[in-house]
Amino acid sequence: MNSVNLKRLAQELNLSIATVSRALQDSYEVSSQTKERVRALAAELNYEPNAYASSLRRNISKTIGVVIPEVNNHFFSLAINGIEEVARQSGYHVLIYLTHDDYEREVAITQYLTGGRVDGLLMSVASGSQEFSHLEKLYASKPAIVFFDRVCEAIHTANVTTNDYESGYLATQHLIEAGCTHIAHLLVSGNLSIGRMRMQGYQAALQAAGIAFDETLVIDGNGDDESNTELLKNLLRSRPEVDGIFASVERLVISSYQACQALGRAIPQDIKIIGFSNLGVASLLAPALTTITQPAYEIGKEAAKILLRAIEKKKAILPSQSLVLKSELFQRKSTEPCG
Amino acid sequence: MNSVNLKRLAQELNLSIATVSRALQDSYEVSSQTKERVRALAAELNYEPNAYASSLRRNISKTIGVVIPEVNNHFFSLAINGIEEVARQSGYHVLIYLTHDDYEREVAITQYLTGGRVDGLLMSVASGSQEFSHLEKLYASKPAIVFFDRVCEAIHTANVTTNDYESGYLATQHLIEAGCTHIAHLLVSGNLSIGRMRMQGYQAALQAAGIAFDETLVIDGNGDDESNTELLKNLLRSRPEVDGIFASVERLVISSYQACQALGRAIPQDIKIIGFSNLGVASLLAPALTTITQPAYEIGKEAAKILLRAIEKKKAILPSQSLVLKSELFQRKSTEPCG
DNA sequence: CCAGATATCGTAAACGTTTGCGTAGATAAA
DNA sequence: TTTATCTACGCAAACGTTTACGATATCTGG
Repeated sequence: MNSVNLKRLAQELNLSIATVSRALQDSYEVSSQTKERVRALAAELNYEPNAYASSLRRNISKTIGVVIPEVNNHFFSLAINGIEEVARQSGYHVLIYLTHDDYEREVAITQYLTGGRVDGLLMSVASGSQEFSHLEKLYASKPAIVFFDRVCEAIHTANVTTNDYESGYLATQHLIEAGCTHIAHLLVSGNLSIGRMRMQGYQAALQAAGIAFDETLVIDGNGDDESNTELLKNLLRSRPEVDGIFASVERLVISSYQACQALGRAIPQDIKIIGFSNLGVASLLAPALTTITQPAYEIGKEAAKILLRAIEKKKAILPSQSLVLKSELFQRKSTEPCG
Repeated sequence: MNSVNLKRLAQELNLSIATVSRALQDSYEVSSQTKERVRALAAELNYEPNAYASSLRRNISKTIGVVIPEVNNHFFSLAINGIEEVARQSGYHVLIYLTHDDYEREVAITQYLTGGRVDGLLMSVASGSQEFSHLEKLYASKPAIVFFDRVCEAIHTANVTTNDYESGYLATQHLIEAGCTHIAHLLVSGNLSIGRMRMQGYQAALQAAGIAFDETLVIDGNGDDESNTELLKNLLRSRPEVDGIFASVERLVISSYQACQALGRAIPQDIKIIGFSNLGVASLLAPALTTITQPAYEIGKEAAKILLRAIEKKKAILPSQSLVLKSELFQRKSTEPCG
């Protein structure tokens, strides 16, 4: 209903719509005096081009989509921060979609996005997804896609990830060196590559230390926080020999703390805990939490950069553009050796 | 470039574009057999309508914008969660913009949004904004706006807020009852109504307890976390009599903890701390943090509901639709009376 | 059997922008 | 002078949908 459009400007200036349009694009085909007149009136009337008309005509939306499991999570919110930063600098808009780690929702969302609403897509796939035909369909419908963190290997594109195998290895090794011999591994994405990598690192570190792998110590922590905490309490009760926990996702670290608190297990005396986390307050926890921290902001930034470069150059994204950033281990109280 | 559009469907089915369009909208003007044929082919070819063409024609984008200071903050990320939930259920898309509490960015963003890109807007204004003409311009350009938390009183629309005066009063009273007599107030939005309300509650509680208001104990905590921590360390050093801190935003609570830790001040023995926060791990901090927790998820949900109702009914939003939700005080270790 | 209602479909305009093409006038080159 | 080049602008089509309006055929009641 904002009726200040090119036609309106053209009428008031006694020019054609084409000339007004070109003037606003600073085209060489229009004289500088006319440009000035057009710009002046446009500013006065507070003209803003209709994004939909422009997108329709040019087949370019200047919009990217971000599809992630959740936003109330330091990793993803930091990533969004990085994404938004890069997008804003390049004049792109950011649509956000949350899957809540639910396969059905992910399918519905990718279906929407087939309609050409976005020029490109940044995605971290839902842990509930076991099957990826919806992503292949989406990919076939053209938009550039870059996966970050939770990638989909079936799609031939670039991924931005972290050194997950190494991190899993280091985390486990860290617990072993601190004296742990029965280490539980909590994960959420066993069927995703990210989960498998961390798992393999965990297993390799156990093997290197001569500790037998016990798959009953691997807990799948989907579901909500309360049920996860219950799950952990059950584990700790039934397996009192567990003296270390390696949580591969922030939420599970919190649940671990709560389970220990509820059962009166002292950290780090009885149980040591390390986890993937971007919690800013890790050092303020009781006790301070040893974390493996992913460069979430940089991941978002780099993924967005790769995507936007491809969009602007209209070139396909190659797997060779993939990036692996390094996570960092911050040693704190929760894994301190005692006695 | 996804060339499966209405024309393509029409050609393959020997129908007109109009009929195909109507069939997909389940119009009564097309026979059920034709509808079936159309739907079948659409499904087979994975047809998805072009959102931009549709938006252009109908002057409806099925998109709302969310403009907030930051996303790496539990309050806002929970709010987004609520917003996205409501939007998704109604088939709306969500564009997200971050101001980083910067006035210039907010102006630039509102300028974009004048172009009719969104049907409506949910907004929490930047603390750096002292002047609101950009918002009035935006409002004049038509889209429905609902403010949440950090409202702009100059705009005649609905707001979703919390009982900030009462919360400020209760927080301060809580500290006083715990034995504090020199209470610092850290705030970030002194020129926004939300900041003023909390401030007034703080002052009223002081007065009720017969404590003189000392404006040098009111600290403006804009800027980054490190400089805030420095600011607080300086305060605690120069004013050793300070025995209570009321932080009106999550970030400042963290800085307070860090400042105390750095200076060796024991919480709650030397200083008691209470703060607005949606930190899920508040109870796991050392010591557990007493919080005033806003119903962030519900705020997002309610704000989105008001907005979408107005959009769908094409009715203006009235200030009378405003909502005030209640925050809750969770008493924990950081404000425990001692000795 | 005919007037009118009903069911089903097509034609074409419109949304606001971008852009290939054409053109009038001015200038420069021959 | 004529021809070519350049400048500055307008015309009109196109992007993919939606929708007002019309058209045709079938059906109904009298």
